[in-house]
Amino acid sequence: MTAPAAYDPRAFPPFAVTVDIVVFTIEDGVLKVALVERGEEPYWGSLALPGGFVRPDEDLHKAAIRELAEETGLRSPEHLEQFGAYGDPDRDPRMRVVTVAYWAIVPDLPEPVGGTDAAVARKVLVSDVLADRDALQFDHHQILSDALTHARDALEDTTVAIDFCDDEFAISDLRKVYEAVWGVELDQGNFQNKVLEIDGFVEPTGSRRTGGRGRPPELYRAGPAERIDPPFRRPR
Amino acid sequence: MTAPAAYDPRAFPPFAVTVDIVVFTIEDGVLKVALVERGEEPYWGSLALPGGFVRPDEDLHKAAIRELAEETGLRSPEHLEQFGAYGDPDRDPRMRVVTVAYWAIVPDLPEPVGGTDAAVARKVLVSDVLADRDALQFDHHQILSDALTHARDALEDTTVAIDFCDDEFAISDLRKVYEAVWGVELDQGNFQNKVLEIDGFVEPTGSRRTGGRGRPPELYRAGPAERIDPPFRRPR
DNA sequence: CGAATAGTGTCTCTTAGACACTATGTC
DNA sequence: GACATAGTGTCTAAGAGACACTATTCG
Repeated sequence: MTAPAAYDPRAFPPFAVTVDIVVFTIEDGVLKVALVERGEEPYWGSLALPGGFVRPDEDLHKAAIRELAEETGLRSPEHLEQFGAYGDPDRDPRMRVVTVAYWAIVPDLPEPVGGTDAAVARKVLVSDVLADRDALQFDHHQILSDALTHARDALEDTTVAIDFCDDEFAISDLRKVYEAVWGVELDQGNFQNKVLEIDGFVEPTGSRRTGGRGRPPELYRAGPAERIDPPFRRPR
Repeated sequence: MTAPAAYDPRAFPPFAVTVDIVVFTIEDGVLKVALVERGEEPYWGSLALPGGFVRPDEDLHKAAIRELAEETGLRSPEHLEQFGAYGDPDRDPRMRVVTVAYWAIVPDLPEPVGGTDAAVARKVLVSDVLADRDALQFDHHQILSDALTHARDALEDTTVAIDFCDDEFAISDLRKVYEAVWGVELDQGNFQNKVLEIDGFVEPTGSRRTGGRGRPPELYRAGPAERIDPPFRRPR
C-alpha cells in the first residue's frame, strides 16, 4: 500500500478480478461438484468452475452469490466460504486475472440448471474430475483440489456437514456426508454415539422416517453449535 | 469466467491488486507484528501492514516476497502463506483495490529496518494493535486478526513454530513460541515430553546452551516432519 | 423367518494434562 | 546453600475405535 504508484490512478497495473465457486453437493452417496460448460473461447464446450467478473461496486462474497445464481440457478447456498486467491500471470491466456476462490455447499442442486445465460451446469463426480488432470482448464484443477482440502478440514471442526442435509435428517444421512467428503467408511455405531454426545450438534425432532428398509431412524435438525470441540478427526 | 464481457478486454472492470503481509516475530517472549509508517496519503504517518501493488508479470507469492524485502529489508521469511483476499468496494478510499493477504514468520527482524524506500518498519505488540480498533487503517485490523487466527491454527498441526526459532534452539524456546502465539501458559514438562515424542519434529544437535540460569538445555534443530499428527491442540 | 438399518453398550488403547521428582547449572 | 531451569516419570481422565448386542422395520 505504500508504492509511489499509489498516488497516480493511471499508474497502477490494471487486473481483472473474478470469483470462482466450487459447489459441492452429495448425490447417491458420492461427492459431486457443479461445473458449467463454457459457452465461449478459450476452451469452448469444456467444463469449468462457475464464476465470473466481480463488478466495480460489488464485494467479493456478493459477487460469488450472484455468479452462482446466474450460472447454476441457485438462490443461495447453505454455506459459502472463501479459501484463497489465485493469480499466476499466465493462469488465463486472455489477460491478467486474479480469481478469488470460494467453496459452497448445496444440499440439492436444481436439476434443470443453467440460468438465463448460455452456461449449462452439470454435477460431476469429484473423484472423476480430480483423476483427470486435464478435465478442467485454467488452474481449476488446483482450485478444486484445494477446495476439497478445505471442505474436509471444515468437517473436522465445524458442523457444516449438516448443510449437505435436508432440514430434517437421520444420523445416517449425516454419516454419509462425512463418508462422501472424506472418502472413508465410518463405523455406524461409533458415529451415532459421537454425534449425539457433541453438545448442540443435532436436535431431535421427535419424528421418525418411515418407508425405508430396516428400523426407521429418528430425525434430527441442526443444533445451535457451529464448532465441534474436540474436533471430529478423520481417519488417516 | 463465462461472462460475455470476457471477450472484450476493454469491458472488464479494472481493479488494482495488492498484497499485504502480516509479519510475525517474537521478541522478549511476546508476539509482535512488523508495521510500516505510511509515507503517503491517505493516513500519512499512521501504521499499516507492509504491502503494495502486484506487478503485471509477477505472481502473488513473489509479489509478497518482493514487497517484504522492499519495505522491511527482509531477504526471505522462514514462512510465507496466503490466507485470504479482501475486496470490499470501499476498503481503500482511493480506488477499487483487492488485496491478497499473507502471513509470515521471521525469527529475527533486522533492527534498522526500512528499505530503500521511505517506509520505516516497526515491531509492535500484536495485543496492543488488536486492542485498539483504530490503530490500523483500511481493513488492516481485520486482516491482522485473521492472520493471527491462521497462525494459531497452523501451530496446531504443522511444525512452523520452529520457524520462529534460530537454527539451534532449546525445547523451552519452542514452548515460548507456542505460549506467545497462543497466549497461554503451557506445562513445561508435558510440553517437553510431547515434542520429543512427535516423530521428526526436532532432532538433537548433541550440544547444550551454556551461560543462562538453571540447567543448560540440550539444543535441537528442525526435524523433517512438517505436520504434527495427532495435532497439538491448544487449550481452550 | 431373514435381511437391513438403527440404536446402545462394553472394552481397550492412546492421549492430554496435573503434578511430583530428579538433574544441573548460576548466584 | 537457594534458586532457576531442564529433563523424566506417574497417575488419572477423556476420547477414539473395534465390536457385540439389541431394536424395529420390510419382504
